[in-house]
Amino acid sequence: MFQLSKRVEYALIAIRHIAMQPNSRMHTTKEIAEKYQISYQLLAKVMQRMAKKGYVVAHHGVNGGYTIARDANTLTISSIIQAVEGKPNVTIIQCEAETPENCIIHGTCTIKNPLVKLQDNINKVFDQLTIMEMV
Amino acid sequence: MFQLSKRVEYALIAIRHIAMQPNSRMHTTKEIAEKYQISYQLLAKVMQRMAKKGYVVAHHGVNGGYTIARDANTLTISSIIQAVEGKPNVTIIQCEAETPENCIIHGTCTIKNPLVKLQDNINKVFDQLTIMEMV
DNA sequence: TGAAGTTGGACTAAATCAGTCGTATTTAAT
DNA sequence: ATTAAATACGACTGATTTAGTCCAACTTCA
Repeated sequence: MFQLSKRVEYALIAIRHIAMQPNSRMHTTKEIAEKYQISYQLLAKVMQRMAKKGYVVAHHGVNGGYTIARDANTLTISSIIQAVEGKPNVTIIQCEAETPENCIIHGTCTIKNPLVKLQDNINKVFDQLTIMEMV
Repeated sequence: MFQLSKRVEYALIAIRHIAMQPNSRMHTTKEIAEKYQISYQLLAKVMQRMAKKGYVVAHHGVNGGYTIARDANTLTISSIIQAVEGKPNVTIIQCEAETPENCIIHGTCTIKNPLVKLQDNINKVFDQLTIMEMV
């Protein structure tokens, strides 16, 4: 519970790796997967999602790979999670993740308000840590 | 991802319910389950775990039920999660939850240090919110 | 003795997650 | 043109986790 998924871990490892190297150097999925001994296929998907969000730029074909697309200062852990998980945010409570009506105890729920505050505080934590601070 | 389990939700609802009522009033699992329309069996297990941790006191037999055992000010969300999940804490990174050697990328992992800091900040958030603040 | 409680282990079904496979597409080098 | 190296992406499998159920015990009061 409350553990980062492998997808997010791999995304952080990869984007940190790319962000650390001198500008515009190209990095392939294969290179990163081998260096950190992680699943090539899974990392490939993760990279695709980050490319789709515009956090990295994909260069197809021979000598292709990925380069970083944005200032590492503007890339937060929040953004990465959102990109690879596809969900709007880190949502600790069901009724905020989906529509309130989907929550089985909607109507009798007495803990929503305090948990929304908790949620806000957690969001802050994830919004504050940038990739820049990880290199 | 990063959603509270139903166990934790039910625990919070129940302990808040108990904490709200005048002192020493007894509350049965059945009463709480019916009031909030949640699974009796699941709530029963959750209550057992909280009783084992000493957060509530179980009174067996007829006219039994649970009473609160501690000042609601000293009961944090952290404690509740720990009680019902059985894990030492909210651990976002695998290598902190288990032994580092269990992590497949232990040795090549470059994101551990920043994530440990993230972990600390999250812990603070969960340690700060008490049941008292929920009533 | 029976009813109303808690205790707790075993089990099932559904959902999520990690990882794999196969195929298509793009592009640079030859 | 062809080939090799790279990304893109949907479908699938197996393992794990989670929610919830079932059932049999134990405890206590009236």
